[in-house]
Amino acid sequence: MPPNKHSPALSSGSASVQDYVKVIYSFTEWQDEPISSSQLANRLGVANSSVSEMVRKLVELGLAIHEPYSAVELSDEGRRLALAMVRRHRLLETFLVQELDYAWDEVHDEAELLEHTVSDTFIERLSAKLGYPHRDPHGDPIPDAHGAVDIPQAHQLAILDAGHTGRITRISDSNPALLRFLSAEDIGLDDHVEVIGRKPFGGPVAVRVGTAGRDRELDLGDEAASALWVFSDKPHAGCALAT
Amino acid sequence: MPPNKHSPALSSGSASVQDYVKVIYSFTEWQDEPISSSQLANRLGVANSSVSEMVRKLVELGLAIHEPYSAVELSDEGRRLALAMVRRHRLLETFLVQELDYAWDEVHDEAELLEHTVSDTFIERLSAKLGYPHRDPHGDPIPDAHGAVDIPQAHQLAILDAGHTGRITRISDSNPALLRFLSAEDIGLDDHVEVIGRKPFGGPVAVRVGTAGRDRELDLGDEAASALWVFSDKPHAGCALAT
DNA sequence: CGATAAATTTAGGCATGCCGAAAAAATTGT
DNA sequence: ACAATTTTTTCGGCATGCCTAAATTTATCG
Repeated sequence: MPPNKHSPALSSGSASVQDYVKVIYSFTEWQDEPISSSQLANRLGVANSSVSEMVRKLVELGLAIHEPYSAVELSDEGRRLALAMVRRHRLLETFLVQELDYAWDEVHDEAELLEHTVSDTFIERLSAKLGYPHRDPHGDPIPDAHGAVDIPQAHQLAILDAGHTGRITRISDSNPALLRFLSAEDIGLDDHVEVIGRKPFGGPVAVRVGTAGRDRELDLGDEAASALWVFSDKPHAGCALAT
Repeated sequence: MPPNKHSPALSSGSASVQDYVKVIYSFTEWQDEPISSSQLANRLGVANSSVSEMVRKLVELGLAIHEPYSAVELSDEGRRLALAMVRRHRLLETFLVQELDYAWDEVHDEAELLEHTVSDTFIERLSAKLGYPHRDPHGDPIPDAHGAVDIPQAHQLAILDAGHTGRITRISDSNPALLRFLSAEDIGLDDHVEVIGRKPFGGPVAVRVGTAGRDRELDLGDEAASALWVFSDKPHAGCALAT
């Protein structure tokens, strides 16, 4: 354990424990199914056997709930730890973009490392300096210091059909190349979007996007359409509503 | 190894390796004797046996030079790594004080952890943002990106005798309580100092210190007098000159 | 010089987290 | 329902870095 000021929630975690808990949490942030062992292993880049071991440990630590051979879920304390880590990650990303001029697609890896290292003091001073932001550069919500988050109601562009209009509220940061593409196309947070037309499901989506009056029409591939989440002006029956 | 952009010098080191190398380097920064095994163990807070093992590893890695039962020294590559770590540490301290309003005595531990985690990109952007500083908040010189440092010529107040005058150029950060005392007494970098009188060696030193016209007289204990380094207006024969 | 003391190294262990291979349980298809 | 496949767990091992205790080497002092 580093000789560092950590909140009660964080004191229970090595960097590995923190990573596991964060991935378990993140899996259910925009969807409800709990994560399976092998999905966890996949996202963490470790072997399945490593996950089995670590999950046992998480249960011992009271951070996770797990019946053998079934999915992994977080306990209340696990969720607290996860939210603290998510807060750290997103505040760090915001800092890197706003203060150190990092590009959109560069911040993730750096934040991933730093989130395990900085103290609570650091995080709270950073939050103050940044003006207590509620959203990171990708539009993901930043939990407050007590773990409260408001998950904006948003849908993936990929599941909306023609006629829908809305505002981009989130851009998944899982694919750096895609982030660079969107940046090059000058598509950003809070841009207006209108779905003009759709090819068969999984195919490209024709949209009109832009800030203020500067709209353009273009076709987005499935990957891009899945990464863009929009706050819909007229919600659509086919969309599961965020809890 | 973290999936991070690291300079060639840094790619050769786990956090432990980095710590060892930094301590070995730091020992000779203001004095010339190389460090012994047990001194290393002391400063790192580990057992002597751990040092023996790790030093063998440093030699294998080409970072250190060591004959059994004698002192430990750095190779050129070891020194490069050490200087990179010192640079990181001091830039981080400067950042914490200037941008996140950390107090003088709070920065050390935080920097100690972060220095192993941040990327080279982070450090260089930080350096730019801070205006390429050459000195950290304690007055310690910050090596440039290529490892060049200029060690200012300075002497511990404790070894100067009556009549000496100079400017405080460095304040050792090894004792947080002392830093708080100096801060409370409003003694800071670049203050003028005059040694008024001395009790027997090791005893208190009477000095006049202050910024601009605001001088005060006070007695400093040996600890304080050893932590303050002054650039002497009239160097004294009894002082070893910094190389 | 030689005995004792101090510093250093070696030897054997422990904890954390990872792995691959093999065993066990769950799921799937017909 | 039951055989084949997939998923998950167990088992033995490995690397890092630390520890204590026991050698071993070096230093010190009468």
